[in-house]
Amino acid sequence: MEEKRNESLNFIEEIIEEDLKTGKWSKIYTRFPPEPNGYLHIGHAKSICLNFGIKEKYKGKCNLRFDDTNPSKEDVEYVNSIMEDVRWLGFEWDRLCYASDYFDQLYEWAVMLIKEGKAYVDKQSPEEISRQRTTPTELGIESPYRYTSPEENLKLFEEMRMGLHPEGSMVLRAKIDMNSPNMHMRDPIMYRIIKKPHDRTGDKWCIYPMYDYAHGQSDYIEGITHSICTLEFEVHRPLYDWFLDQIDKTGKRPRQIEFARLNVSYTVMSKRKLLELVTNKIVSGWDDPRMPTISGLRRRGYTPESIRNFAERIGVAKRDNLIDVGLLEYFIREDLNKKANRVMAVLNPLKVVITNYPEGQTEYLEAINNPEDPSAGTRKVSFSREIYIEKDDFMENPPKKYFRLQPGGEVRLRWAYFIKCEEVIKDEKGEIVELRCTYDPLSKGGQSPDGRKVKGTIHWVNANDCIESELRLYDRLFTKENLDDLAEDENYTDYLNPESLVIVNAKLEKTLVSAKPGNTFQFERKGYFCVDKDSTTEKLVFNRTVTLKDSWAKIISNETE
RNA sequence: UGUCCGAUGGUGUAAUGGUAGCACUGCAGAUUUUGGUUCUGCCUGUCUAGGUUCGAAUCCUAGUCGGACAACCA
Repeated sequence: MEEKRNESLNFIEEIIEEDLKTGKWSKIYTRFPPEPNGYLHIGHAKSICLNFGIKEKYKGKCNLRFDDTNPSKEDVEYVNSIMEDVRWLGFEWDRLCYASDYFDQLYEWAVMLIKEGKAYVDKQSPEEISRQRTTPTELGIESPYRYTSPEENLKLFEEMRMGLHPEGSMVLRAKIDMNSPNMHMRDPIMYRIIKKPHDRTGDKWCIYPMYDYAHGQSDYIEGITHSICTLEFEVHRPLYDWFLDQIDKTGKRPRQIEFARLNVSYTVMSKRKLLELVTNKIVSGWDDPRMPTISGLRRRGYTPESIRNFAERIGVAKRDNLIDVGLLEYFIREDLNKKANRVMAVLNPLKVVITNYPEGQTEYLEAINNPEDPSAGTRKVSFSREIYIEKDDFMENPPKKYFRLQPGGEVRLRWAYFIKCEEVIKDEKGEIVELRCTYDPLSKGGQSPDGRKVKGTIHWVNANDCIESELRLYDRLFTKENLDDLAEDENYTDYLNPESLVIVNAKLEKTLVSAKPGNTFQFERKGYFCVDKDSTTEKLVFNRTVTLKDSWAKIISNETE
């Protein structure tokens, strides 16, 4: 397809096009650099779409790089889930990299800095080092070890590497500027001792580089041209550049560019909070369909296309943002509307007996699978004298403009017949338990035999062969729109939505017996549902991905307000 | 009373000194065998005050508001 012209660029694309134009770079190279200490979420999806999107747009390259510099926090479980999620979103990396692949090189460069007098070993406690850094408004205090000779530092650093010193007893620091207004420049720590085996390097190292030292150098080693990260790293940029200054004299080196992270209303995005939800069993796991994780969204029934469209639409800028979760819902509806076959499911059943329909008779009626996609074809749904309809679809004393079933009223059964309510049967408590209706044999298929108008069309299932299933109705996890906007004495968990998961039993049309985990359907008039992996041969379990828009519900709720 | 970053409808995001546009939301209507989809129309915006300019969302100055930074996390 021809690429659209006059398409506006985001500020990062502008930088890239400028670099291409001036010849600074002829080929663009980006990277997505997660730390394997948690599952990816929709915010990461934004970053993935950005980095891999640039690769595709400018015919460049993009690496997946695990920022695995802290073995005390990281785990292979996360490595695998991250690779799965990136691929599921539809992207393939040019190289699979690990920061740990560069530990030897990083060590050599550190030795070089020590020899040049630009790094030193500090034997003070973490508390002391922190205290000497003071606050941004005051000058810092130099460490008594700041002017140790390179020879002594070399010896000490080698001892650190060999494991001769306990964790926390010393660190390697870059000698930069203790008076910098930027705290990150006040002799930042380059290496610390962690006596833990690493998933990839095993017992080879007991010193590990810090993010600031490892990240830019890793970018440099891989030939990254544009190192895109989130805004909180903006203050790190001088440090990023300082480390690169030490090893690169050519100027051909990566440029760090920061953009605003994604925030979505009614959910949390920090890995720490997400981990809390999992470990405190507030959700069933990282892939709980209420989680904003990629795996959660996938299980919920979101498609990669819908997430990519969402990422495209929200744009990339530097101002803080809070995206309405409704926008995400818009994109999944848009995608599923085209793709999902329609079926009928009754969530809250009310029995209907069609008194003039022959007892014992079953017939099969043709139903269109997807009006938006003729190639989806048709199916046959069974019909008989006894059916179930939705309780909501009958009202004894309806308000104005209610055009579903009512006493003496006529309604169309989707793909079947017009029926008219003749009698309402109640139990001793006055609850409606059954409806007696008559049908018009001439209205088969739902066609009007004489041109008469029937405004309402409702869904139904055949009472004789419908199948039972469990439906998990999900709603937003939190009741507060902006969970970063909390009073001092509040916690985000104060706003957990007690109704974020409601489980109901539903009756489904028989054609669904062959549905498999991952399959998505539109339950007509109810929403999009996908088969969950918890399904068994006895019982199907569905997750509600999202409801359909419901303008009737809106009218009702507006009137009752 | 630090440094850095940011500020355009309800929410996002364009306009790169020259008509403030697009999407979502909301509202109204049309179509409809899903109160779905689709289609049409409408509402709502440049943080404030100065300055530069024929002309400012855009450039300058000051202010206001918001965010990030003081982990041996990334």
